[in-house]
Amino acid sequence: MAREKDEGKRQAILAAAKRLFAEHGFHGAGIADLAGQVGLPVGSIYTYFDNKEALIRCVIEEGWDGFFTGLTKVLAEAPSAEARMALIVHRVLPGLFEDVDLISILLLEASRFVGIEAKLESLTGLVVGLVRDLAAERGVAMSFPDELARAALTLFFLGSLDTVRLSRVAGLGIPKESVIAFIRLSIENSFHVDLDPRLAGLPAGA
Amino acid sequence: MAREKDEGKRQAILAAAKRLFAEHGFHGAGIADLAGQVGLPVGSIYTYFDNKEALIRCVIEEGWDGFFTGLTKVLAEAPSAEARMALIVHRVLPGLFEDVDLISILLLEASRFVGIEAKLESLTGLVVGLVRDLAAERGVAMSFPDELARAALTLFFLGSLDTVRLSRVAGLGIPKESVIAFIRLSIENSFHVDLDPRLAGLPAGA
Amino acid sequence: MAREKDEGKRQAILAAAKRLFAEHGFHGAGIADLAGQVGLPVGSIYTYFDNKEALIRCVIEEGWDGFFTGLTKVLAEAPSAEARMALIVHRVLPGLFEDVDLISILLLEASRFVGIEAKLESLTGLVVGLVRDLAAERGVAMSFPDELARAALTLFFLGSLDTVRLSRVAGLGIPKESVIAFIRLSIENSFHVDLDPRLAGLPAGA
Amino acid sequence: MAREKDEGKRQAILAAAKRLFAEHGFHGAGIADLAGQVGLPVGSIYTYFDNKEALIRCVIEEGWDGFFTGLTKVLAEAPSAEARMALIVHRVLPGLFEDVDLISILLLEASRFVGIEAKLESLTGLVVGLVRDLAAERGVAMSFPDELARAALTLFFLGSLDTVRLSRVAGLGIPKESVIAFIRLSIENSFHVDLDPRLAGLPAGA
DNA sequence: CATGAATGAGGGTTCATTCAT
DNA sequence: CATGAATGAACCCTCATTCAT
Repeated sequence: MAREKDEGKRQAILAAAKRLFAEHGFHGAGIADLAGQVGLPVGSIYTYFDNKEALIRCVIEEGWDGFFTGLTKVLAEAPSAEARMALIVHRVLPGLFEDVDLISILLLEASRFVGIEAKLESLTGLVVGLVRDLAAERGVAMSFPDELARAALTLFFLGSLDTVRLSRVAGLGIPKESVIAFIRLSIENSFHVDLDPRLAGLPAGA
Repeated sequence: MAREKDEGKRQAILAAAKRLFAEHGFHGAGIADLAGQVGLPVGSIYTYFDNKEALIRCVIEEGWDGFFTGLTKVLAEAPSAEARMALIVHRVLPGLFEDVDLISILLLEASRFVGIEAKLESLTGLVVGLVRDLAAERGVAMSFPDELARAALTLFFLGSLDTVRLSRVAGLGIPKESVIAFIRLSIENSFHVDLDPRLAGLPAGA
Repeated sequence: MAREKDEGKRQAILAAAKRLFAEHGFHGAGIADLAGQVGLPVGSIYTYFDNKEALIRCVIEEGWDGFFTGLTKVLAEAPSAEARMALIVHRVLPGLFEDVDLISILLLEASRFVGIEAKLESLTGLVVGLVRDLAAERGVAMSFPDELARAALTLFFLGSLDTVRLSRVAGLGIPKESVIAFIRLSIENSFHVDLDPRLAGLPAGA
Repeated sequence: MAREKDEGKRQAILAAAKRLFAEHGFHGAGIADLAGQVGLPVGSIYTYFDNKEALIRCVIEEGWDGFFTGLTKVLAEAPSAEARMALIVHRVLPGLFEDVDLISILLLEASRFVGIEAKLESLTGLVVGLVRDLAAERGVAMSFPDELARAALTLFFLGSLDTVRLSRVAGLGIPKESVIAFIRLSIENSFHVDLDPRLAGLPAGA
């Protein structure tokens, strides 16, 4: 047998590509640079990916899938809407906010290469459901029509991502924690709920 | 008169550049394309701008200035914080949301070419002041520390821009009006105020 | 037996190579494509052939040998010059004209990779001899000097091949049968002979 | 005004391209080589031609047009079919046979890049007409159907080109003069005519 | 000052061949 | 011996910028 396609190399390429695409954008990132960073000859990139576009598409898809499956897994394991929301606020979002490279690519490049709207729709669909569950659970009337709820969720999602992104890349002095805190507060006020970190299995002060 | 004609060309270049940068991004937009669209020889572009980067910087600066001076002008002419907020919701934001090219450039390119954080800070500074005025005017306690308020405003600003942008370029089915409506509602709920369009000098149903 | 199987692979490679070289030319045909078509790993190609050039050289040599030995065999079995000529016109040429892939390679690639002139010379030598035999047999004076005869034969050979080739690849509307008919007519007129198909062991109307 | 597109450069590029395409084939000839030979930077090639394919197409079209308009011009100026045929044999074909690069490209590359069959058809159409005129003029019956005449002419045309080409590139020892002589002889025998060089305005011994 | 051809480094991609497995 | 990933020079082409005209 010849050498087999090395999943490790594939992952290394994807990781380097994510960093470079995030930093320089799709056009600004070069295949030669990428290969150099992974310590591979240029041609090898094309052993693992058909072309530059396929590469960024893969970065986007795998990045999104990682986030989304993490989210659905988290949601499945929580007993109540309240706990699910707490997990989002204390686990899912902080995790996502850690990955500024992914955020940059999702915000700056994704819409040019994949159908980002389908992804956003499935996300807002999921969260709208959660919000309705939470409202029912807390006995709060959901006065919003769905359309407004989706606008609100999209605005919060994209806005928090962009805030986190610019905080790092542009030196905006807004810590991730403030963004999380504001989101938490908004939910707590809207649904008269206390999203205590302990609901997410974290120590009280998180 | 000669001066006049030159300024016209400069503006034509800027207008075309804005469109192209918005559509294709900085790297994707070519100087030759640009010159072609304006009906000018390539060399002439360099009579008005030192290079491509100076050109996009100018697009960004003038775009932002247009928005920001419009905003300050609007704020100056209103008698109360309530009216100022109404103007933002019913005039300033809708106007900005109309200009998706500008939005795209601000979100996708600005941070690479200009100090976007200073701009955002002066904007949030302005609006935080307005919010405090409004809270005082309405007798509402502003429990938020400034840091959280700035995070909140940045999130709302960037989130609404990104939502509007993706609604157009990615076919996300969220109308500008829903975004505006959600922002309005959020403010009204937070400050127990009614941002009637008539406060912004518009007919009631706007 | 093992040897048998190997020879089968070698032939399969040669067959696929002939098709590909004919269709795309030497540079346009890729080793990976070739391997794919034969269902062999790329490395195996190099087990049977040193490199791409050796491969096309082999295609050319075997193709030519197939034609040439077929020709000599046919000529050996005929009793008279007239019959030999009839066999060429009614069996050898039609057979060759069927193999447009071989024709394409001979015309388009052969001169770059093998000494095509030696092949053509041995062919024209053979046929010049046949022509002289035929002239003697028919009592016709061969006024041509050998040099002219060789030019004539080369022109007819290459011209008929190219006509047949272009008829297929460029949609030139000239059927093989017309080419054969013209060649037959030219010989019949020159040597006052009737190249009846039956002389070649074929039914009268062929 | 800036420098204007220099027709001299364009011609120099075409000339070098013709040489290179003839020698190495389309794929074997490189743009960098070409540019080097003309003494131009690579990019300048693309000032004059859209891409490599456009370049070879232009070589083919201009080469063919040069030959074909030369042919029609020559035909127009001759008083009789006999003289026209003499001009073809003594002027047009020798001129064409001089340009082995053009011949190589027409034979080896043309069918991949332009509709060579249309060109051949217009050529054979022209010559079939001439042949009929000559037959009428000489009182010779044209027993051939048109289809056979076209096959014959195509065979002669392509065959003579290929013979001349291989004489040079493969060292086949057949001088152009022999090819011409055979063509002349074929015509003279078929139409009982004497294609004396003086009919083409040349000295008797040509 | 206006013009657009000139420039050439750098872009993404291919592919014959090798050789670790 | 079989395999197919590895290799990297070479391919065609683009494009921001300059500068001769």
